[in-house]
Amino acid sequence: MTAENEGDLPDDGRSRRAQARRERARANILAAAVEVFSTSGYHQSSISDLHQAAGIARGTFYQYFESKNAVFLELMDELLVQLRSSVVGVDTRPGAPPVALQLYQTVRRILEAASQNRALTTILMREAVGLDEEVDRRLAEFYDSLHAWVVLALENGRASGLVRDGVDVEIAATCVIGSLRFVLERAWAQSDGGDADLDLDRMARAILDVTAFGLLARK
Amino acid sequence: MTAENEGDLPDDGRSRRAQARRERARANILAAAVEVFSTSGYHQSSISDLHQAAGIARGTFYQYFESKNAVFLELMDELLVQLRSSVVGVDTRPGAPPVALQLYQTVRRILEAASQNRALTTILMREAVGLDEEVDRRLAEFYDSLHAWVVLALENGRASGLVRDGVDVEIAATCVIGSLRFVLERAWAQSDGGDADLDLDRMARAILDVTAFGLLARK
Amino acid sequence: MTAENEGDLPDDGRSRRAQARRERARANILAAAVEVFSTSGYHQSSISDLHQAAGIARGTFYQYFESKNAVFLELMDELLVQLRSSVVGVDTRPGAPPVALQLYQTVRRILEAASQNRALTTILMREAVGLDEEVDRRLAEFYDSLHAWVVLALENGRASGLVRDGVDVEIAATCVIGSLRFVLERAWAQSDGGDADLDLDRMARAILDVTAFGLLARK
Amino acid sequence: MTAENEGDLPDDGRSRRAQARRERARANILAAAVEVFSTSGYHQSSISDLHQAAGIARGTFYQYFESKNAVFLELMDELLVQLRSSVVGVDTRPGAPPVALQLYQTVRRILEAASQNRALTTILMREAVGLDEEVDRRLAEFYDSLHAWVVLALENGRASGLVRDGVDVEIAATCVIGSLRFVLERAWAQSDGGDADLDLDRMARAILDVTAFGLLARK
DNA sequence: AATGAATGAGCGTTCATTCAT
DNA sequence: GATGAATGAACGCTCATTCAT
Repeated sequence: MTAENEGDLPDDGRSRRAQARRERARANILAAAVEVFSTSGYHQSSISDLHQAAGIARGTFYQYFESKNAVFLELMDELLVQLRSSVVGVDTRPGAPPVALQLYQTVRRILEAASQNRALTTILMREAVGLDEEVDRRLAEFYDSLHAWVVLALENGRASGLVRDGVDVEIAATCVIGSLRFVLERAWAQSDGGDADLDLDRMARAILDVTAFGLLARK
Repeated sequence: MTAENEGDLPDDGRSRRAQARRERARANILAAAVEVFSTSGYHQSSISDLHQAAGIARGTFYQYFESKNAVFLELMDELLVQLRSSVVGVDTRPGAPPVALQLYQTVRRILEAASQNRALTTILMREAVGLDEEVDRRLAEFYDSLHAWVVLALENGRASGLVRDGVDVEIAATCVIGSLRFVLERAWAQSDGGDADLDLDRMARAILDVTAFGLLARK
Repeated sequence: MTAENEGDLPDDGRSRRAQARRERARANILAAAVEVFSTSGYHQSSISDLHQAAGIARGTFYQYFESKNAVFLELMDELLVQLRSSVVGVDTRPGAPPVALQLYQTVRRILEAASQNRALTTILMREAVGLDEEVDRRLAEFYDSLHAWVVLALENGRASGLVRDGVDVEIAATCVIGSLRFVLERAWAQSDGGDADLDLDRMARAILDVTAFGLLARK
Repeated sequence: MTAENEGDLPDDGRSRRAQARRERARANILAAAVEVFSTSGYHQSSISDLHQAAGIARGTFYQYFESKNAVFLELMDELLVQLRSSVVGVDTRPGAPPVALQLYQTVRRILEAASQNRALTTILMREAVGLDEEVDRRLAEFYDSLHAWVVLALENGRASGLVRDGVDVEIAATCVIGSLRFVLERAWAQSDGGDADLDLDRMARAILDVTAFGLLARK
């Protein structure tokens, strides 16, 4: 009854191309939105800013997203997926790399994922909260899952004797995440355009050093 | 200091009373604003909400503040002063309380000051960033001064042998503040109305424990 | 606590004047709206048309009415009140004017009330239906009350032997109202600017003549 | 008559099929439009609603109609043709059915034609006016021709002594049409799903009864 | 002939700000 | 000083219409 049934292969190709066009148009809007949000801030950006930045008409914007918020939600989801995928379990099997190295690599991967999406991550850390229930929910979910992962890692470490006794695991996990987050936030706030890789290495090492060994000297 | 001083003596008394009235009116608006901001969120609040909550006319609002932002700036300043005053130097003179206790008390004071201004602190942590250059500047200033204080404390500790060698002081200080901030944020996000004092004690202890001794077991 | 309590009589006068101003502003908008609606038709009129015709700013319009519909509702209510008040019961007490005269006067009053609000009545007859549930409800209410009044009059007439036997009172009442309405509608549609009073007299007489005596000759 | 006739013979068959397809497509849109208009009301219906209801693409709609109004105009024309065809002259030749019966049948046919197109007739009576000059013109034309027919019938009746003397024929004709119209309107407004045929019979009889014999008792 | 993505004028509405009273 | 009516820029959003495919 539809065109596909009457036509032949070319029709299929046509709709596939149409689909691809749609994807490109969406991606274009999303990319423009990152630019706009990170330049002017989420709250200062209007839908006019978005469609102009994307080089499309006002009405076209609404063919792809129903609101500024929907755009943000999608961007956020993309980022959260990337960040989440940076976090993998610690391999404790014999022959696996040393735990310290694995942890370094995980922290490093998170920092790198964030850095590669710096504009978006900045918005996420600075403006995402309180925008919208859905945004809040997903963000809380993300932090919760991150927190749960750290808690699990600490408990495993405790079981294997790696983590010391008497640690308040819940709060310790929060400290780790809060440290990571704030270190990144400050680094970017002051960013002097230095060697970013060196910075990431330094951050990762320092965060792990502090949280692993603490600040006090041993007698 | 103001125009009122240029009048003659009778005016002085009158202007002093006027000054006091002005202060009361401002305070009234500020108090109403905290209420409104914490109920509806900063971005969702309009000047209409503010003047209505304060029980004054729309135009009257503008006689005391030039914008919603100016109100927020003032509230923020009040809070930052309180938070800053919670932080005092460590007394290392002989006979002073143990350093660990002093640090606990400082952390505790910060948490208490924040808790006593929970509504405002929440807005500060969640919505304040990106509003306005002035807000951003003062907030950055606050974090910078806090950071500088911790750095100084760590360097002093290092000098007296209390803090271990090889710590990246800059980043360590950031971790301490980030931990504190995020612990508070999560605690409030999940707040189950439990015993707040116990919570503050637990938080303060745990944060200090983690940052002081680290997470790893000693051989 | 409010200004009225601190001030004296002038305050009262001030608020009374303010009240009067408000009333004048509303009336101004309503009058402009009648003009606009009757010129361009309800559906073709936008809020822009209304505020421009009233000579006020767009935002000012919203201080008095929440929508185009609200304006229309108010206009319609005014008109319906006038039309309703044209309809009074028949006085059957001894010494009262002849029933025929009373009926003539009632029909005449309705036609006059409609004529004096011709623009509005036209909109009411032509465009009011289906705009809005509230409008529909009130209009139906009006026709229902008019219908009920005619039914009652017919039943009374029946009881006193004035109205003949075997009349389907419900439908007869509908015919009377429908006749009146359509006569008016056509008269205005063709209005050639002739003597309006003569027209009203002719209409009233003819409607009553047809409905009273019917069209057929008696044997 | 159209471009298709300029092709060669094979084209003729092709164009005839094409013509038929076109007709079917138009009919499909018209049918869907009746549905949409009667469900949501004319003013609330958008071209989007129409093309979606017709199961065609947005652009396709414009290949058949240039606007929502054009669709309505066509629907209205169909209806007016049906209504007009319900009205036939009174056969006064010897041996013809009694005039009263003929009139009953005419009124009955009108009511039936309207009932069979209830959705459309409702829109015609309630929303058609003021949409568009063309619509208004044709509607006025229809009422004019109906009116002229009644006037003619009355004048014939007058000539044959059937209609009484002294009737204001113009207004009387308007009363008849207005009665018919308003009786239908109210019947549908209150329609309780009763026996529609009985209703039509009752309406036709009552309208004729009132207009023929009037409401007053004879001495 | 059919499609549906793109368009942008225009809508209703909000709200920070001004200013006469 | 307090008021709140007036303002109009700017917003989010809709939708009739066009046009490349």
